[in-house]
Formats: sequence, structure tokens, C-alpha cells
Amino acid sequence: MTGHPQTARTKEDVLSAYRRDALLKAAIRVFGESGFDSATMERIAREADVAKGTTYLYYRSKQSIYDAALGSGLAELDERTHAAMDQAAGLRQAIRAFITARAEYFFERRDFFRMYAGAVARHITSTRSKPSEFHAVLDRQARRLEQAIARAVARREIRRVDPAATALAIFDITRGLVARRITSPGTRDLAHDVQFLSDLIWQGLEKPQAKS
Amino acid sequence: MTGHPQTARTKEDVLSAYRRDALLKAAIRVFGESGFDSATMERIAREADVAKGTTYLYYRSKQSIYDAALGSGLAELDERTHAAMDQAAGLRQAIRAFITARAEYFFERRDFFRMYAGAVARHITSTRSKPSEFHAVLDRQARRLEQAIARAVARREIRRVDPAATALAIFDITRGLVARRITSPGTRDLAHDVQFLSDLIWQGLEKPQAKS
Amino acid sequence: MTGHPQTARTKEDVLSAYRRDALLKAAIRVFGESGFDSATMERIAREADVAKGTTYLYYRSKQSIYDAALGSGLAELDERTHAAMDQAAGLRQAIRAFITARAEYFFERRDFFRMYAGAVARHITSTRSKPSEFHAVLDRQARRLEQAIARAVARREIRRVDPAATALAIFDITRGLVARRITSPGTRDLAHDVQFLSDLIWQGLEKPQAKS
Amino acid sequence: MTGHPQTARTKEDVLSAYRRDALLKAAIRVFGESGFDSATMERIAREADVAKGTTYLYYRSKQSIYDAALGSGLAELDERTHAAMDQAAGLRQAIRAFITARAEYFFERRDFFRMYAGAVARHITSTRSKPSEFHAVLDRQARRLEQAIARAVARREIRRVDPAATALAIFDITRGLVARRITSPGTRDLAHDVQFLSDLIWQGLEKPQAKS
DNA sequence: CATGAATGAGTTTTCATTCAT
DNA sequence: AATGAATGAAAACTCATTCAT
Repeated sequence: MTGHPQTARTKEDVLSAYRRDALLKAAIRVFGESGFDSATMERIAREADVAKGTTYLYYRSKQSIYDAALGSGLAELDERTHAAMDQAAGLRQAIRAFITARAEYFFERRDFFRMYAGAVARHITSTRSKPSEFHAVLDRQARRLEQAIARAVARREIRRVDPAATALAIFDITRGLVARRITSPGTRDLAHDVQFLSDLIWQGLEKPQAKS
Repeated sequence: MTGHPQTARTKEDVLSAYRRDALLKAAIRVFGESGFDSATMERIAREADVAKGTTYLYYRSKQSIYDAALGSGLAELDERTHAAMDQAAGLRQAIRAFITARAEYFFERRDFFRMYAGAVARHITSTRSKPSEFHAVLDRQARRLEQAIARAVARREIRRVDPAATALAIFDITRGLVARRITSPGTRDLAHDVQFLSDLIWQGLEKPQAKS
Repeated sequence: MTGHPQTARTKEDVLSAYRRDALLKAAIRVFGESGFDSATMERIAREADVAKGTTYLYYRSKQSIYDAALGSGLAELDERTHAAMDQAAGLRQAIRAFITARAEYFFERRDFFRMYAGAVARHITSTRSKPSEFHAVLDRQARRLEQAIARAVARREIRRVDPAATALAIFDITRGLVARRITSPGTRDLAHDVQFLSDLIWQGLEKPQAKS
Repeated sequence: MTGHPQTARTKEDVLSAYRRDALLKAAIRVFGESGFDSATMERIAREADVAKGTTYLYYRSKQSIYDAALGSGLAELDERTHAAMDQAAGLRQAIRAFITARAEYFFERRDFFRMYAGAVARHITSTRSKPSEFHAVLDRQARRLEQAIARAVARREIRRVDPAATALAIFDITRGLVARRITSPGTRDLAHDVQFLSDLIWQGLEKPQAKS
């Protein structure tokens, strides 16, 4: 009202954005370590260096901060995946890009991966099949891969496979790979494993070679 | 020792075994529906038709009944898987048997699958890497498949692949398949999907055909 | 199942009834002293000599124990009022009986009166006009007096007045009387005040004397 | 003192007075709708169009704004009541003026009435008999009516009654009338009800007619 | 003066676990 | 052994009040 017409506003906005982000980061860490139920708001607050009540200034409820944390990670993951796939020439490259991008992202953000894995489990557990924003996001992510496969089939790059089933298989393999390397700290080189899985799938998709 | 004739002892044993089993079945149902944290001892007891306190005569704690329930399902699953694989001639059959046996078991016991999926997530989630009986069991299950693959490599039935990595990929694909069909009640026939995945993997493993 | 087929059951029932009652009494005390919002379940539990959690074995929620406590007092009050009025011959006696019975009940149970007064205020406060069981009970209580008045009008015992409005006025006067004597510990004798108010109303209702 | 010319001081005073008033109005609205405990400072501030913190520049605490809001309404009510009674010739008119003035005021300010009713209940509820400004104000209001009655007795306008008890009865009847019409939106005309109650009391007070 | 972000005490409710019968 | 009443620790969430800007 009196003095800092723009600077003040901005400064506040920056602080506010900083808090939201710190809370999100803390939430990912805590939810990743403990899962939804065992995580406590108190701990999230402490890790974000704010008081318990402050959390509720930024997120309405435990569920809401959970959703936001999950969503933010998923969005970033999505972005990375697309960017990587867009660079790829041909399905073979696309598949490798898909697996690599996701695996790398998850490794950078192990806590997020834990949270993500928990969300998948939660999704399976919950009997009541609410439409679930989460399910929608997963679907969208799989769809991209699916379309790439469908196009490859159309242009006879690979044999006639069910694009959806194939995409999901790649999905599952990727998740499994990451899960394993995160729980049992990896022995070998990640790229090596990615290469192996890419090849496995790729060869599985190739058109049968004409036999002599 | 205090005068109970043999029969009485036996009768008690029977009742006791019956109770343990009823509790386990109830636990699988409840943990499957609600996950570890949201499941309540009260509900497990009620579904097993015993009083809440009785539960603690058979299992030391919530965690312990959880472990037992999970373990019992895993053991049965293991058994089925072996039985099916033992019938198989050649790796191709073995892979199909593996996928089929597990998928069928999970479909018969959806609640157990939910519990299992939750356990996997819990396992990923928990940072503290306690040795974990669960991990050991999973490992043992994968090992069987791994060995079959290793033998196939040795006898040149398939190309030289990393048996462990391959086995785990098949694991993941199977779990993903079941998860999807349980959450989004399937459209198509299970056998069809199993066939597709078996083929995908199998073709991925075959020795490159000699090109003319 | 084994030994005390009837005694045990009964003993438990007695204990259970005792607890419910102790909780109700404690609730009346605490709600009476602090009103709904400021009362705490912890304090109710402590005053009933049970642990906090125990309260929830007998009443589902704070609201529910509040309702039960209020309801039990209202029922007793109602009973007393009826019993007293049934003894009365003629409206004049009935009115006095009504005021006396209620005032005496409230004096025996001051905490209940406090709670009752709070409930009336709550009822006025709450904008959303939910049907409210409470309102219904109050209505029923007023109705009895109203009917007595209506009959007196019909048989020309008193002048033609609106029975409902009159009944409510007597209601309000009674409540006011009690409230005052409870907050400012009375100087004079209760019976005296009751007599005065009865006369005031009664004379207000009498048929105008024929003037000479 | 620090250089503000007189006008500035005044301007500030005006603003300050305006704020205090807006806060009081908002407080009455909010306390009336929700009662003391459920009302929030946040909401009062919002309805007064100031920030939460500002409230504390004008009132020390929630309790203090509550007291001020209640007091301001009571003062206005008092004023109106006096003005109306001063116009009245004779006790009969005075009683009607008393009831009418109060009822009308409460109807114009329903939220204030709700707050007032809550305050009465709060007053009954609180065991600790702090001297209570509120009690004093109520007393003062009753006193005026009481004196009018006492004078009427002295001049033999009415029979010998206890002026205090009578005044309080009229008080209670008035409050009850308003409460009922506010909670169960009235059917009939207010003036009609006021007339009825005035008559009821008046006839109750008249000197017994000489019987022929 | 005004603001509104931050705090943390306090409240209801749930539930694993114990224990007297 | 079986029961289920009792316990109390723990957790989400609210809100009066403070204080840096």
C-alpha cells in the first residue's frame, strides 16, 4: 500500500514459491521413505524447515500435498521422456530413449521413484476404482510409446504386435529395472542393462528374418 | 503331560491349525483390500471369526501376521510355479508355464496379489535395507527361472543373454500383466495376453536366424 | 463359552451400563461447565475415570455423547413434568406443577440445566435450520402445556388466549427463573418465586371479572 | 507531535473509528452466526475488509472484540429501550414499549440477537462467577423496568408485586418471543404477539377488580 | 499503521496391544 | 485358550496470536 510496489510483491512471491517447492521436495522424500500412510505431516514440515501449521498454508491436506508431489514428479518425468523420444530416429532408438530417460530420471530422484512405486501399488490396492488422476497420467505416458509402436507396425518396421500390450511390457520392464537397482544398489553399469533390455524387446519385435 | 490323552492334544492341534489358517486367509483379504497401514487387527479378527485378542495368541503382532500371510501366499505361488515349470519341455514352454502359472494363481487370489503388489512397493519404499525375508523369497523364485535360462544358454537353445536380467524382465512383465487386468477388468482373454508376452520374450531370446 | 453362562454376561452388562452412565454424567458435567466447543473428550473421560479411548467404545463421537447426554436429561425432565402435571386438578394447579417440577429438576441437576441452556442457545445460533431432534423434544414438552391450556379455554376456565403462545411464555419464564437462581445463588425461597410467577400468569389468564 | 498537522490526526482518527466500527459489525455477524468458539478471527477480519493482523491493532484478543461487540449492541439496545419507555404514559404503555422496542431492535439485528442469546448461555455456563460486565449490563437494563414497576406499585396503579421478579419475567418473555420468531420464521404479525404478551402480563398485574 | 505468513498448542479420533476374567 | 474392554500413543488438522516487512 505504501512503499514497495513491485519488489515487495515479487519478493513475497519468490519466498512463497520457495516454500511450496521446499515442501514438495520434503514431501517426496518423506512419502518416498515411508509411503502415504506412515508419512507424517510433522516430518514433512520439519524436513522443509517450517512448522507443522505452515504446511497447511500451502497445501490443503495430506492427500493434497501427496497429489501435488506425485504430480510434479510425473510431469517432469513425462517431459524428459518426450524430449528424449523426440530425438530418436526409428522405433529402436525410441525404445532405448524411453527406457534410458526414465531410468535416469528415477535414479536422480530415487525418493520420487519410491513414491511413484508406492502410488502404483496404492492404485492396485484400492478396490474402489475411482477414476484417478494418477491412472490418467500413467495412461498418457504409455500412450506415447504405444503410438510410436503403432506407427512402426504401420510402416512395417516391426512385425504386427499389439501396440498397447507391447508398450506396457516396456513400461513394466523399465520400472522393474529401476526398482531393483534402487533396492539392491547396482552392481553393473546402468547403460549396460538398458542396452540389454532394449535389445531383448527389439529383437522380440523384429520381423522374422526370411529364412534361407 | 497333565493328563490329556493323545486324542485331546490332537483335537487342540487341529483347532489351532484351523485358526491359524483362518487368520491367514482373513489377513490376506484385509491386507489386500486396505494395505498394511489401513488394515486393522479388528477387521482381520472379525473376518476370521475370532475375537481381537485371540489374534495375538497366534501371531505376535500385526507385522508378524502380515509376514505370515504374505509368506504363505508366496509359498503356494512358488509351488504352483515349480509344478508348472517342471512339466515344461524346453525353455519356451518353461517361460509360458511360468507366466501362466503365476497369472492364474494371482487371478484366483486377487487379494493376495494386491497384498503382494503392496509388499513389493513397501520393499522398495523402506530405505533401511534390512535383509528382508521377502526379498529372499522373491529372489528364490526368480532364481528358478534364471537357472532354466542359464541352462538354455548353455545348451545353445537361445542366444547368450544375462540369465538373471532376463528372468527379472519376465517377472516384471508378468506382474504388470496381472496388475493391469485386476485393476482394469480385462477385455480380452488372459491366455491370449500370456501368449503374446511369451512370444515377445521368446523371439527376443532366439538365436538370430542365419541370414541367407 | 465355558463357565459362567448367565452371571458373567450379566456382570459385563452391569459394568457396561455403569460405564455408559458414568460417561453420561461426566459429559453433562463437562458440557454444562464449558459448553460444547470448549468441552474436551479428554476431560469427560477423566471425570468418568476412564481413558480417552474408552469413551469411543461407548459413544461414536463428541457430538454423539453430547446428544445422548442432552437426550437423557430431557427425557427425565419430561417424565417428571408429566408426572407432576398429571396430579394437578385444573389449569392453575397444572401451571404451578409445570413450573415447580421443572425448576426442581433443574436445581437438582444444575449441570444439566447449564447444558440445556447452552443447547437452546446453540439452536438459536445455528443458522442452518436442520430439523433437529432437539427442537422436536422441546416442542413436545411445550405441547403438553399447550393442550392443558387449550382445554381450559374450551371449558371456559380461562379467557380465550392463544394456547401455544401462552405455553411458550410459561416456558420462558421458567427457564429464566432457573437461570437466574443458578447463576446468582438465590436469596429467597424457590417456592415463593414459583408461586409468584404462577399467580402472575394465572391472573393474566383469568376471565375478566364481571364488573359491578 | 511528529509534525502531523491537526487535519492529519483527525483523518487518522476518522479512519481508526471507521475500522473499529467495521470490525465490530463484522464481529457481531460472525459471532452471531457461529458462536464464540466457532467464530474465527480470520473470518471477522475478512468481513471487515482488513487483514487478520490488523484486528489485533484494534482489539487485544478474540475475547476482547467479543466483549466490545456485545457491549456495543447492548448499549444501542438500551438506548432504544429507554427512548421508547420515556414516551410511555403509565406502566401498561411502558411494558408494551419495552417489549416492542427490544423485539424490533433484535429483528433489525438478528445476528446481534444470536450473539446475545449465546452470551446469555455462556454466562449461565461459566461456573466461575467472575463479576462479568455482561451481567452488570443486563442488570441495569432490567432495573429500568423494575423501577417503573415499583413506581406503579407505589402509586397503586397495579397490585403489590415484586418489581424485580416481574421485570425479569417480562425480560424472559421478550427474549423467548424473539428467539422463536428468529429460529422458526414467524407466521403471524409481530405486533400481534407483542400485544398478546403485554396483555397477559398486564392483566396479571392489575389490581383485582372489586367484585360486585 | 497494515499486512499476512508463520507458529505450535490443542483437539478429535483411531487402533495396536495388553490383560483380567 | 478365548474374549473383548481398556488403554494411550500418535496423527491430521485448526486457529489465536505474533512479528518481520
